[in-house]
Amino acid sequence: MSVEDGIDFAIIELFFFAYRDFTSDPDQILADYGFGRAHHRVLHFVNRRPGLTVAELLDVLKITKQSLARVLKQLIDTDHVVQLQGPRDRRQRELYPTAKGRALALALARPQSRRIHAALEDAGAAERTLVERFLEAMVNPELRAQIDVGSAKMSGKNHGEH
Amino acid sequence: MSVEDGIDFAIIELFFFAYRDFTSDPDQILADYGFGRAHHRVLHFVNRRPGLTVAELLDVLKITKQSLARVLKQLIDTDHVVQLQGPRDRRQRELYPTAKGRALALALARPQSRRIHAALEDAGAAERTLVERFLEAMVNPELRAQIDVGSAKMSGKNHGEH
DNA sequence: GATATTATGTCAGTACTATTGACGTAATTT
DNA sequence: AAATTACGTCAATAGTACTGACATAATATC
Repeated sequence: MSVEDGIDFAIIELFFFAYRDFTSDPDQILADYGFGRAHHRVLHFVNRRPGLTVAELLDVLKITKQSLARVLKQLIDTDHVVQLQGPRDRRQRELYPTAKGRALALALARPQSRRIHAALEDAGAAERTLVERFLEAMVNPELRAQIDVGSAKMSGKNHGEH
Repeated sequence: MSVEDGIDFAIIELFFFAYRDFTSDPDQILADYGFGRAHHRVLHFVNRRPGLTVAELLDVLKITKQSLARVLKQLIDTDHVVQLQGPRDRRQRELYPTAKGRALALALARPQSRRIHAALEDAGAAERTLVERFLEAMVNPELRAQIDVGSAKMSGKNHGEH
């Protein structure tokens, strides 16, 4: 079972290797744009939750406003993301991907998706669900609310919170 | 299914959240030592594969010699890791954890292991195997050799390659 | 034995991602 | 009117990573 001292080193290590290679695919694409992983994360969530505010984005990414600033500015300057004044609260800036931003987000997600499909190749729907449950259970319980991802909550094209 | 444009955004995002929280536990402990995630990774692999050489470590971590230098030096200076001259090739430096290093490695792994166990709480052995297979399949095929982790190859306390 | 090559260490310079703290502005709430 | 909120920005710093260059000792090769 490879458990020494009651510690599950096997999955700890597998998780490290899996994530290392999972992020290596988009990293290569990002390099062509002069972007880094931070840009990817921001673009991903803006694409996935169009209209989310700066504060919401900070909460999801668990970084500070100052860390986000440079990255977001670059994405805006390169026309991947646009800011719109919040309709209810004009202090808020709602973030939306441009067509260019959506295209890049898609290009970055494609190799990752391919890798996932390959890993689940001869797995059935039940096994897929199991992997999803495992990953979700690895997230801090109080933060699972952030994952509306593919749950019943969200059936249309838009997310729930604006 | 939450698949837009044929892209599996659900698992992509879950993987991000899961890894973010998975690394957050040891991060807090590391802060007390003035260490970062890089120290954790080095200490983990030195602990797991005692006697591995600097070159092997660089290959596993996929970083450069210069990046490793500072981190490894700090771990040696703080008596968490020792270097021994290679017995066959005296140019090589074999890396071993000290008792102090093993204790820290264990302390860092404990919350991660707890998180994994909790996530697999009501899963049987078959489901556990499935998760392991999925994570392993996410790793680049040519790099799977690095994972001796818990496979049949390694049954004793030592690793295979020295 | 002279000459590669290898394993490691180190120096200098740079980049990216992140941090904390402080301050400013506009909009909303009390 | 005053406090709070949402956001932006400036300055300073840290951790992790990079490339390139050079040095040393040990091993391998011709």
